[in-house]
Amino acid sequence: MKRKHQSIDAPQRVRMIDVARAAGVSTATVSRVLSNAGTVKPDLAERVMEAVRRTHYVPDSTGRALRRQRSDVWAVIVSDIQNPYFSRLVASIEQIATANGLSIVLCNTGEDLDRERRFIANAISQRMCGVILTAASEADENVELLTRARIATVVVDRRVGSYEGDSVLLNNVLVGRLAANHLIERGHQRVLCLFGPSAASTTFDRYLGFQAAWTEAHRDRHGLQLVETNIHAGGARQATASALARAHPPTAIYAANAVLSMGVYRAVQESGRRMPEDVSLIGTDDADWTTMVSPQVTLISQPVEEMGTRAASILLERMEDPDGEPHHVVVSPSLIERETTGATIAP
Amino acid sequence: MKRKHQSIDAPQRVRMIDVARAAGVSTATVSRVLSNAGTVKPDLAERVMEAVRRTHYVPDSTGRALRRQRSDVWAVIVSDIQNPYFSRLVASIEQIATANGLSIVLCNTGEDLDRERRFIANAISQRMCGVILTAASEADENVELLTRARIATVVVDRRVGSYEGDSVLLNNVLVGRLAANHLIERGHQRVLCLFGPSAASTTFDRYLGFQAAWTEAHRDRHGLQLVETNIHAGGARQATASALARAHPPTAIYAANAVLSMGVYRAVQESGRRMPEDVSLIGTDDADWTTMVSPQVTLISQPVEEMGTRAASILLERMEDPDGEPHHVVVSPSLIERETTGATIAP
DNA sequence: TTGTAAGCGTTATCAG
DNA sequence: CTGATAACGCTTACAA
Repeated sequence: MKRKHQSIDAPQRVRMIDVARAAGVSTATVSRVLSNAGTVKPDLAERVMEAVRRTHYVPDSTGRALRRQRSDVWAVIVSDIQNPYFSRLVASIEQIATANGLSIVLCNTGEDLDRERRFIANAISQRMCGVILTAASEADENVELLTRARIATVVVDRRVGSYEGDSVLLNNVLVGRLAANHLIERGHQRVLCLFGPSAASTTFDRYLGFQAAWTEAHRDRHGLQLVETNIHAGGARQATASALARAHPPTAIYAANAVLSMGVYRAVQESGRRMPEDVSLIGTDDADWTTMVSPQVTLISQPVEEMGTRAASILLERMEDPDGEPHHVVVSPSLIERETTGATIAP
Repeated sequence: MKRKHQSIDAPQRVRMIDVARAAGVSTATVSRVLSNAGTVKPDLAERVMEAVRRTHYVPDSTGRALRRQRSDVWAVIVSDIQNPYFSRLVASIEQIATANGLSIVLCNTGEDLDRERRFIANAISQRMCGVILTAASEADENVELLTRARIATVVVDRRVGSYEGDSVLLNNVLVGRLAANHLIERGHQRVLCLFGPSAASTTFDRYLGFQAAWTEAHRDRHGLQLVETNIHAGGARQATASALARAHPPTAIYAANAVLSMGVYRAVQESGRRMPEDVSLIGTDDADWTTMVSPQVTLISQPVEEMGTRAASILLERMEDPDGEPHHVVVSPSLIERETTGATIAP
């Protein structure tokens, strides 16, 4: 019996030593062949490859990871995998990871800082070679852990406090500006703006951008009603309903995230108002429903796949060169004009 | 210098031996404390825990995985993470995995058998402790690999050839029956049925169920127009448009999967027909758009979260007891009646 | 160019 | 109940 502590019936796995024996070489040679060291004579290398095939050898990543002090795995930490934005992000990252022989472990924080911390501890414990993080808050203590552990990291979607490493962010100020300008151009004077919880940097920047554009256009700031609601569509629905019921209802509504957009659309439909004749709507983020409904939703769209792809590419680079200059990519949103906003309204 | 092959500036990680020294015990004792072996005297254990805290020790999973011959990771293999059905499935599995101290690596096959095989090889290579698989085809060669490697496996959503292990499936015959009976009860005689590629067991069973119910109700089989389209919504759109343009158009349409449902809905809207007055529609799978549109879509719904939860629980069990009786869970779909099907039509 | 052998950090056997 | 120690499978410095 060659190996101890092995139960009798468990089929023994083929190890590198078995391949080595089958090929009549040492494990060092097998290892060199498999990792393309290129320092092995062609005929020997071929003999090894032949033995690999004959024995159905599958390298054991756990041994490899221990020896190399890192495993070929990325952690992708997002706040809600069910949000289409994040599933598209994850899908685009996964594609690049897989193409480079890496696996990704999916971590769903649900915006919970404590879960985030545990996922990061886990990434460190498993000696993962990279992390892509959409942080649950601006607090930087969690991402600090990664920096200290010297794990290649790219922050995506949300800014993190004093973090200075690689990041791929959306120009969220521009998101707000695009929305504001579109409505301003069409003559709107009374606008309801709905934002999500302001903990996220995305929310705050959109708010900033909208307000800046409004002010620059010399619009009366009293015409702007800014509401911060919770992340559920219900809040937006209610806020919209009560705003529409007032004496001087808004002529346009801006919903600063995907969930809010659904709530607002529903509320407007329920109120019996027509879009865009009675009230205009600008939403945020592509989603199936925005083109299935009638009228289709005018919205601000993010280049999600691009963000995922850029983040993954940067992470690959960073793994090669841990101490290079950090990349700070900022991508731009775009306005997709459809049917919930229309012609210029009377002043 | 205690450790070789270590670059000068890389901060040394705290190992178990460091904790052991800090607590004045052996690594064996530290290990026992951390794995709750319970065979350590309380005061000693407390001393160890104190040392763990003081040194900020984080166990190294790679060493652990090598020694234990398995890592605390599940692979979840799905065909399309962007499909809400799968993101919900993954989310529910992830929840249970995380609660049990396990990570999940996400594998996106895009229905590609070769990618599936590579993901499975990777699961074996990484000595993952479990796999949840929504197979890309009925062919069983890939899942065979898992069985041979003695990795706990649960097959979800689609049947796999001769596989006899644990599975969590939807009663897809019932899916077809529910749809058919709903339409039959309302007096429909001419129905257009759209199915996806028949490679998937889900498609075929739905087809079987629909047809069985139709026959049992003694409906003329010529009233049934069965069309198999590709997975893209475009195909469904076209098939619907041409069917509606005929002399005797169908009075109802059944779309057997989520993508098809979108295509059909669009095509009906474009044709100017009203639902349900001119034509009824039964779709498949919950999705945001189905309740955002007007009229809202009557559809067959799957208990996705239940499927994920059951699969994960079974996998946990199987890890404990590799040779127990396989579980074969079959969950039932339900009809959600909304607005695209209506009152009985004249015969 | 190839082989030898020393670890990587952990767990589990065995002896005390 | 605790400690010493031998693996786990792989990579790589060093020797030949």
